[in-house]
Amino acid sequence: MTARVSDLDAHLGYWLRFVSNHVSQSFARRLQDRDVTVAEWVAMRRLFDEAGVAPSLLAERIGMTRGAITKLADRLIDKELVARRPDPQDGRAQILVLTARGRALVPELAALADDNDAEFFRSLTAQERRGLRRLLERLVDQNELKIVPVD
Amino acid sequence: MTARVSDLDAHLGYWLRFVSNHVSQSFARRLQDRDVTVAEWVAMRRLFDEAGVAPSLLAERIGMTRGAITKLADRLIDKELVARRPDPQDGRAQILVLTARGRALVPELAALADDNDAEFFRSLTAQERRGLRRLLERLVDQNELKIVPVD
DNA sequence: TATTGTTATACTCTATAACTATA
DNA sequence: TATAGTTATAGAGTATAACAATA
Repeated sequence: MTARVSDLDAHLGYWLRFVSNHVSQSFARRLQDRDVTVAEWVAMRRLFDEAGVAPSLLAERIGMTRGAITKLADRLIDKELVARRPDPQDGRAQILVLTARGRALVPELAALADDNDAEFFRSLTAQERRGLRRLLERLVDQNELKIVPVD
Repeated sequence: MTARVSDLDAHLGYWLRFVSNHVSQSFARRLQDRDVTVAEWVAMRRLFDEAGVAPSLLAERIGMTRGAITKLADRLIDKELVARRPDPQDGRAQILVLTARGRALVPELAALADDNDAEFFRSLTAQERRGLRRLLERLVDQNELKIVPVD
């Protein structure tokens, strides 16, 4: 009876993290030309669908804390991709909206996301890609993964 | 012809990142009780197999820059889990080794990694787990993913 | 009192590059 | 001159908590 100490690569979590980090880093490099980070892309894509989102709601949607959203929004405002407006109905509240420049940029960034995904997963068949997606979605469901910024 | 702007969840990279982040965060929480981060665990697990590794080699093995390894080693040394020794053969070189405490801790951390993986992927059948692993390994091979710290 | 958003602090990780000491 | 390692700086992300303004 030897005490077994499992290898790093014995865990699915290890492989998932390894592959995921490479996909994200590859995407981040593509976004770098447009001076946008992955987190900024996610926020912008959300604001593209739903114009005028409160920072606290955006935080909930993309799983960041409110403090983190403030910093992220500050950066996007510096780049003139997003604007902050007072909420007419609630004196405490703010509303985040894409600027014209920001809105025009989203389709370009979406194309970069498409390219990145297509290139990275090109070696899988359509069936394998569907299978992988279903598996990941099941893991999300069955582990009850929620986007919950602890705040 | 409408210009299609793909959704965030249209990409496999999105799901991979979402699931991977949850697995890693869950593991990080388990490690927190032992005051160890995921990156620290990876370094310690490497040093467990291969006693006396040069920082530059460790950097290569786990995909961090040399500067990052120095900082990580500093933290582990503060916690008395790792020691730094001069290389007798090369006056410039250093060697990193686990302390007795560090060595004793590795099997406990490995057990936490096992638990985390088992819990997270419990809803998959053994066959699905094998399939997922094979798919991830194929993506690593076919995208020629290497552990390369740009330095 | 509770909520909205900001601000501040601190820590991890990453990246880049300058620096030292040895080779 | 090249290499090993450290050090410094900066940016991004996370977490926590305090705070002002408003509800």
